[in-house]
Amino acid sequence: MTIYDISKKAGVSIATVSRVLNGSTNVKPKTRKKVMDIIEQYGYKPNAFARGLGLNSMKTIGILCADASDLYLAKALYYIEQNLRENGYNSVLCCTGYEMDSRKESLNLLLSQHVDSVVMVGSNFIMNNPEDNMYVNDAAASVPIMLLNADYDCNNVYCTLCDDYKATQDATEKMLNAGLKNILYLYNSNSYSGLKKLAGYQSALLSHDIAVKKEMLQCFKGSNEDIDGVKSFIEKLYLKGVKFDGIIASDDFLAVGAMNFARANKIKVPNELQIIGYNNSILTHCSEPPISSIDNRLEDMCIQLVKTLIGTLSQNEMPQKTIFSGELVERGSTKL
Amino acid sequence: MTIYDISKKAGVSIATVSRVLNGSTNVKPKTRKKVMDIIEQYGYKPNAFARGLGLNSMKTIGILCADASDLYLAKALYYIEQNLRENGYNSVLCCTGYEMDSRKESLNLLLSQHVDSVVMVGSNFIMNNPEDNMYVNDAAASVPIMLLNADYDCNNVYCTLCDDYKATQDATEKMLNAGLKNILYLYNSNSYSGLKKLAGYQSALLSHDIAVKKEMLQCFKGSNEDIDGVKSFIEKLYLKGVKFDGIIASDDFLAVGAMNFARANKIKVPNELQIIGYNNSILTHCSEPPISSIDNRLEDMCIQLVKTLIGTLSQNEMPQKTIFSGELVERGSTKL
DNA sequence: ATGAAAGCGCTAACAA
DNA sequence: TTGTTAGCGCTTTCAT
Repeated sequence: MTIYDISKKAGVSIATVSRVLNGSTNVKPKTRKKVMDIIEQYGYKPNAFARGLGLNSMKTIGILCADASDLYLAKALYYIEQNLRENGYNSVLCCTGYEMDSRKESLNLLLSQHVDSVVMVGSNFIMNNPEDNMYVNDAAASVPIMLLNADYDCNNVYCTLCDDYKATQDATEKMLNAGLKNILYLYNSNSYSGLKKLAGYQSALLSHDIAVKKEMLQCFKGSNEDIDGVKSFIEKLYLKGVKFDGIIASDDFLAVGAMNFARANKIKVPNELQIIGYNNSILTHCSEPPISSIDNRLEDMCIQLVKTLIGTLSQNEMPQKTIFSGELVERGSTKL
Repeated sequence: MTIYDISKKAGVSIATVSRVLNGSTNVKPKTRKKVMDIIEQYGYKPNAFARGLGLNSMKTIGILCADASDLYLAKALYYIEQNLRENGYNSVLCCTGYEMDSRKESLNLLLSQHVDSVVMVGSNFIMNNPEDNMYVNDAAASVPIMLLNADYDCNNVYCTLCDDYKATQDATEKMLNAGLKNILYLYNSNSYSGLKKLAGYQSALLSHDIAVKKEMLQCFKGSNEDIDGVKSFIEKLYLKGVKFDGIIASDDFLAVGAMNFARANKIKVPNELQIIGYNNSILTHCSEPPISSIDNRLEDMCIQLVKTLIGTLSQNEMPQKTIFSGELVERGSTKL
């Protein structure tokens, strides 16, 4: 069923059908109705390729994301896809994994599909080495690039992020003000936002004149599903004699591992050990007590990102950077 | 940059360029190299629309899924997208939510995009009322439909699923054999697989000559993030005097709620209460003891689904139904 | 208000 | 081995 079939059946030209389809005003109401009826009757749907060919846009946004099964990224994906669709855009998903080459390849794939824009979900798309980020510049030359949770200065690149630095700094400060002396910083990623969080932690310590001890910065290298691994990781530190009365984790799953460690070693939370996670995910509700966590307002960020994207595609001047502030949600794992 | 530009610069016809692009053998190596060089030099990428127009396929699969932020569905999405891309297909994601109308609308949207096939992820796309499923039949008239975790008889519809009936039956039997008398079945969905699980539970009871009591079948109506809600839900039953020494939950988050309930009420797990979840997700590792859970081999299912899909698209005759068997992963929440 | 026709970039059948 | 050309289904001028 094509526009030709419809035009024949309705006894008009294809141009008229096209006008009806695209809501042009220059159609006699009677003609419009006649065409509409035929369209409905045959359930005709215009061919998106042909339309795309002419307009050179298929109203499609490419979404790049390292791992759609990650709790946090999956949520982001969900919000973004919803918002895009409400604005009449489709989403092509591309999970890249965490390797550089795969990221570039996926990006090229999306660009060759003539997506109208690419959204990169997650801080891991921006590295520390400027050279490694040139692929973003290249892509931005052809379509607007939207970054969620990453900060990158480049023309045609728009960033929506949470001030992880400040959020972590605040949380650390609260722990210090509550009298904690040895706060362990537990992280698992050297991504941009990972480093920001770390910096926030360090800044809080320094402003309280506390030296940052190396043994208090611990990077867990395992997978983000391996809660048992996290537990043994902390246990090893503990047995080695590292003392800590507070833990700030860069992700909730690390915090859960910390909770499990505490329980296994009969360390009372929050009396002997206070724990703060990050992302405020469902994992915070699985332990007893429930885990305090930093909420970085993912949904708000996603909504804003799509707004900026739609604005940009409509040729409006949009802000290159939108920064939200995170917020500590206090639960039973802390006493601040 | 189009195929015409390339052909001019290379001094050949567009047909030759097209042949090089599509790896046709009928090109002199020298010519091929000449064309390739120009292509590389100018970074030319063929226009996917134009290609799609001609072939009426854009090598794109539509993925329908109620909620990409659901732990289980997100994982499925991840596996499927990966496998599809390895086979040269792109994935257009469409999160439908749990409402019927939205499902149909999303499906139509995908079909109008001329996707080569639609994958429906999750049992909630098939309802009990046959009329409600006609939209699947309609869609199957134009492209092959792949169902993950659902069973539906229709031409051009291919199902990949886990035998939830048997898995739940086995788990229930194990509990009965371990001497449990009052096993609560906790669920939250009347989807196809939800009902299968329920039936498996009932069958196990019956084969042990135990009547199925209505109060032992409890449906939690809240969101799948609301672990606290689950806890209070069970607590209410408990306070009402409902006695149970085992719980089979149709999803891990329900099992976590049950664990939290038990801890709050000083009920010892597994000595006084044994708990089994479903999906074997990361949530099983968050509690102490860790939660036994039924693993329905999601990754295997997804791999198989994509295999069947690719086979079907290549005009091979493929099985309409592939059934895996689930398996109980025993952890500390049971003593079987 | 409507129709005719050009063109979007590519593939594939047919010719040479 | 290579070139020519007719579509693919739609949008959009330009006539009428």
